[in-house]
Amino acid sequence: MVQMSSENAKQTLHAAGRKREILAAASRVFRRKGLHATGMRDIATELGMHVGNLYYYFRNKEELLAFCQEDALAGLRALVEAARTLDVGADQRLRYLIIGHIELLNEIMPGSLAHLEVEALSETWQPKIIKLRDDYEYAVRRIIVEGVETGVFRKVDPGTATLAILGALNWTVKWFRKDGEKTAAEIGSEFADLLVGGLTLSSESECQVH
Amino acid sequence: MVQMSSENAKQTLHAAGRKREILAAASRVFRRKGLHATGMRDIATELGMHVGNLYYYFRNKEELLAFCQEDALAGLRALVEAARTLDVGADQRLRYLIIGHIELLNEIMPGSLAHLEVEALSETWQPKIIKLRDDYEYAVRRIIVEGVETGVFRKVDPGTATLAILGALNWTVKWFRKDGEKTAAEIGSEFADLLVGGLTLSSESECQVH
DNA sequence: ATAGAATTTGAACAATGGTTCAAATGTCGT
DNA sequence: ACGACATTTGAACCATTGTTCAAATTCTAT
Repeated sequence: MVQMSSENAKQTLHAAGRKREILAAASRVFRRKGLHATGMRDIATELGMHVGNLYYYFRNKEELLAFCQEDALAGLRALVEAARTLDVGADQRLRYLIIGHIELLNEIMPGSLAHLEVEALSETWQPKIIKLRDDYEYAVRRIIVEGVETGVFRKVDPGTATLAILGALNWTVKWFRKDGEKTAAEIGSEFADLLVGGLTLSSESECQVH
Repeated sequence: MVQMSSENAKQTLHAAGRKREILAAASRVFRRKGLHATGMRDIATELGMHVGNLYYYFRNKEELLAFCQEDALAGLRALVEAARTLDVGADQRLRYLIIGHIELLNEIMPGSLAHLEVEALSETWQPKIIKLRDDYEYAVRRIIVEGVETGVFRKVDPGTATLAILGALNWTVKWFRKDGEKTAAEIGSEFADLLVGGLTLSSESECQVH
């Protein structure tokens, strides 16, 4: 209670590392078996530990889930931040984001698919996670708005476009396979061709409609 | 056991109607509370009946789920069939499909979001549902292939393009609201602008819209 | 009206899965 | 080596949930 300088810092560090291990393992099982099909016992087995021990690190299953989602969203947030600081046009910025998003979800942080299951959280965590998700969505939308304002993109509704793009990206976790014939970067590149291409007014006028 | 001409036909009809009611109610609750959060009791309550009664119509929860997914996929199948018989180019055909897909999932058969949860099914049903889903995917892909061959679309990988498009479409069930500011058709139209536009090698005219 | 079938009820069973906790074990500084 | 604290164990508890079934009720045809 008094000695909290170097000793407890070390412990906390160790515990924090262990927490990450657990989160990683949990994510792995989530991806393999599906979110609700995975029990606490499955996660424990994946780590070679006993069920009760998980509760030393997390209050309950929901907190475990929430941390998974928080992690994934933090990664996406960092990505979109990196995209915004690039010294390129909105189209290149969006392309960078698309590829990065797919890589992050499928290769770098596999299992972070948990972030699609916001409904699985109760009132305690949902607001916080939804806030993070909305922040990310908003950051993506700003890129599109920028593109429209600078005349790189057509005059689309940024909100709808954002949701269309993010839908395509998030859906990859449903079918992407590590041993598939294409890497995440390759898929990302093709997605970017399609989605950025759909936004770009390639030569001259197009799709004014309405 | 012998009298099965008109009497039993009537009964079967009634039972079949009841089955549909149950499926509709189940879909409704699935959409409201999430798939795994809904119990048999919730579905029964939604109908004002008792739990055990559900088992008079369905063997178990899984069969209920499987029928939901089968229904949704049958609707999509009919849609893509209609799209293929249209006497228009691949771009208009795809546009028609995109709008119809979003309308079907969000307005005509709300709750059919269950069709995104194939993992929730066991070995008994998964193969059958996956077959139907793959059939639909393949039909969509054929439209894209047609577009590429007729020179309406760029030379894209049809498989990847199909998954990108369907991902965007399916994801709508996560955010579409009936009381939102846009109808499903409007959203579909904007999606079509974006997605068909991304495929089209735009030289000049495009987007006839309906 | 009555038999026979279809449908609904009500309550219970069994298994799963999240959770708790006291005791055992390990770790680290002194 | 000792004591304090962190970590792990093992087993149990308890609520939820899918499921079953015999009895009660409703419906339909004769």
